[in-house]
Amino acid sequence: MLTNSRLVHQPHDHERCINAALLCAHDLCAEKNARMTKTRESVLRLLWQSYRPLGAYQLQDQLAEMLDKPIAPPTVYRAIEFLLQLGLIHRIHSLNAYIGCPFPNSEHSNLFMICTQCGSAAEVAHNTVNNVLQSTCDKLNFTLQSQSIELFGLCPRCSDNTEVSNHD
Amino acid sequence: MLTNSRLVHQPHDHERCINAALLCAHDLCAEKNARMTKTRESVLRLLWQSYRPLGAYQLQDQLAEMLDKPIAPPTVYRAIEFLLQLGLIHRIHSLNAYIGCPFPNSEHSNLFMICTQCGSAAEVAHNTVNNVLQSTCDKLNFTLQSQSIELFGLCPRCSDNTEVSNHD
DNA sequence: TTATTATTGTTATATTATAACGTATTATGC
DNA sequence: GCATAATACGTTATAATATAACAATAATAA
Repeated sequence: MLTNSRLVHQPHDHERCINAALLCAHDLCAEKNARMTKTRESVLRLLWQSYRPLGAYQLQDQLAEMLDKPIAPPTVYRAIEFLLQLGLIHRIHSLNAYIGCPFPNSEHSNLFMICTQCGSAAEVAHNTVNNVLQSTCDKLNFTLQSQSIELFGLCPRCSDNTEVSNHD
Repeated sequence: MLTNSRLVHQPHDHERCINAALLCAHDLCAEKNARMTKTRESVLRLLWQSYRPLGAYQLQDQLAEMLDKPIAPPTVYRAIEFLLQLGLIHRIHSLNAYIGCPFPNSEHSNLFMICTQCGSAAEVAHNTVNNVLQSTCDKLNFTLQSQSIELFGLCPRCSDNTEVSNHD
């Protein structure tokens, strides 16, 4: 099982995570002859800075502030599109929001645990889950291409202390 | 495993399915002291008539035609909200669309197999899948409340014959 | 350098969803 | 039955999310 659950839910030096993610993203771009522009890197950084998935218009606001100039929706959506295609971020359909992928290098399926209390989202790649889904598809003669799995509930922190409604 | 996969993907008398679903819906309403109005029943019928999930504005058009009067978005969304709450329909997040639930009586989790070719969506409730997900959540100390699982790929019919791009 | 391609800027608009408030309908108690 | 409350629907406006189309700019290749 591959997960960033512990990092998401426990205090740690998140700057290091962000920098590692950005380095990794640059490498991936170099490898694929894609351009990691300032806009794209900024969006990726913003998504990594937040434990919660961010919507396109939240990104627009934060990006405008970060780059100190007005940003229009298409700019944001183009960056999102680019990062999605490289597998550097994921879309959370149920939230219309986006989040940085903690393991963009590995082939994996998207499974997210989304906290209904604090809004955090942790990604999990679990072979057993994938195998069960694959075999279910096989049984029903369904040719699986991709998947979106979004689990809602209380994250470890919010499970332990339901009074705390928030953490950054 | 509970699924309507075979019904979705094989020819059959679908009018009977629809009528059964509407009867069942009326029973459920009676049981819960909820009102199955003309608008709500029409929306449920439209969702059952279609193998593909329908969006709110597709429903708006079809409902206006069915009831032969102009229908505004809030009317549609209210009916959708009502039917969702009773568990008579489900929302497919990745499509912003809705579909009738083939087994509204049973406690079950939503797992959908959505055909990227013909757009059909079949629902599957599989204990093994649910158990694996539950145990994964347990392992990570995540208190599971609900889930949205959407699998994309080729349905049995489209798997067999990729030339056929459509069926009703 | 110049041509070509990729990226971003800009404006407008499409699509999905909800807020707010008034009217009509249905259920309930008397 | 009638008054009342509760529920549902009609209507208008608007919020939130996403994209189309084309012009301007920047990066790369010839």
